Amino acid sequence: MAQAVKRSGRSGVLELAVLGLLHESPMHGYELSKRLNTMLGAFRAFSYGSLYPCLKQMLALGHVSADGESTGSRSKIVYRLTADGKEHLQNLLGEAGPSSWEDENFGVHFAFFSQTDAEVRMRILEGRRSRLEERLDNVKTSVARTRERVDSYTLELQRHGLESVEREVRWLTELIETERRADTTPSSSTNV
Amino acid sequence: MAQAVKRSGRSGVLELAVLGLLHESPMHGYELSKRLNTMLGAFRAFSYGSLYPCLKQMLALGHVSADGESTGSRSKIVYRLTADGKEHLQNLLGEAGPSSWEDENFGVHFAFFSQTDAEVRMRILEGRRSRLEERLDNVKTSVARTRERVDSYTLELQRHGLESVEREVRWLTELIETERRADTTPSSSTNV
DNA sequence: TTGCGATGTATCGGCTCGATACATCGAGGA
DNA sequence: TCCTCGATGTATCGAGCCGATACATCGCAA
Repeated sequence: MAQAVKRSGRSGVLELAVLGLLHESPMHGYELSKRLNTMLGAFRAFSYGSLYPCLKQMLALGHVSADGESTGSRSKIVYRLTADGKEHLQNLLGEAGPSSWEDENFGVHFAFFSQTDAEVRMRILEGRRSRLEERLDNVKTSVARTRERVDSYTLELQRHGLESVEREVRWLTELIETERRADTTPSSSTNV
Repeated sequence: MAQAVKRSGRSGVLELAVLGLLHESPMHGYELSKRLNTMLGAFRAFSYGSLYPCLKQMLALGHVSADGESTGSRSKIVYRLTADGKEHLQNLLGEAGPSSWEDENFGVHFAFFSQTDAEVRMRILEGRRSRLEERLDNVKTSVARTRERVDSYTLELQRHGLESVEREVRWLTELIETERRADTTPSSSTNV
């Protein structure tokens, strides 16, 4: 049902990331790449093998326009957000479904939270947290079922893994608390 | 140079993981999948879309053999390690190059540390740590360069990301210390 | 001046995921 | 008793993304 909107070319979160960055200012691919990977830091990295095809596709879709700006004889292609692209960005920013909770996607959505509605932020944060808690449960029960004869390295790996996830859950909980406080605070109704 | 040994079919760490598990006892795909994802816990998960093609390829290469064991009329395929597979496993366990330090691979190598030489363990742990410290440096400097106008969410994301990586570095350091102590300890030369 | 590292665009092979399909089995409820 | 539902079990396909690689220019330092 809902026939799942076949995505034709490359896309995913990269699309959101590029559109979100271009919303701030026009850029060429190389700078886009650096800004992206600085922004997401240790969370995730995109390679040129993803970025350039993505730009190409978005150009074809009319979400960005390309200005060839040649400094000297050096070829540079500056990408700029179009009106269509801006609209598409708004749609992507509004998405708060399960895909935005996945490991690979969550970081990107989070990175653009300042451009997102408080309601959407909350849904994504809580969705992410449930996702992690669910995973925690699964791993814990399956680990408990096979407690016998597991060597110390495997055990240590499981322990560290669980601790990492628990740590992220705590982080999310703090963020959610902060959001809630900011939401119900009497101060004002303006943006973050 | 060294002409890079073109890998024909699917492989990677999954191969190591499957071989390593089959070394303990014969199993069919479904159980392999569950054991794998329990073992690696929150670190990483493999899907059937990777597992079954991998088994197929390893069967073709003669690293495993398949016994069709039908309980009732239910189809089950029990995979068993062959002599060739055992040899290949030893090669894979001995690998301690950069690929074993990557995010996706490290967990699997670690999970089978009890079947690995102390020397190899040490190289992988230290390699992983350098890898993370290198990433830490990169992110820190590039973040420092663009300190101006970064919204609070991006900042928080970067902070959390750095903290996670630093935490893993500390974990690795403890493990390395433990290994070193076990190595130079006068008690015995037996396993961990 | 030579060479290296950063800037810049681009592609290709290959791995892996997520969704999906199909089939059987055991258990619990109507 | 039948029927549905969840676990077990094998398998494939489309699509996204990475890593390596290639090529070219620029500026700086030895």
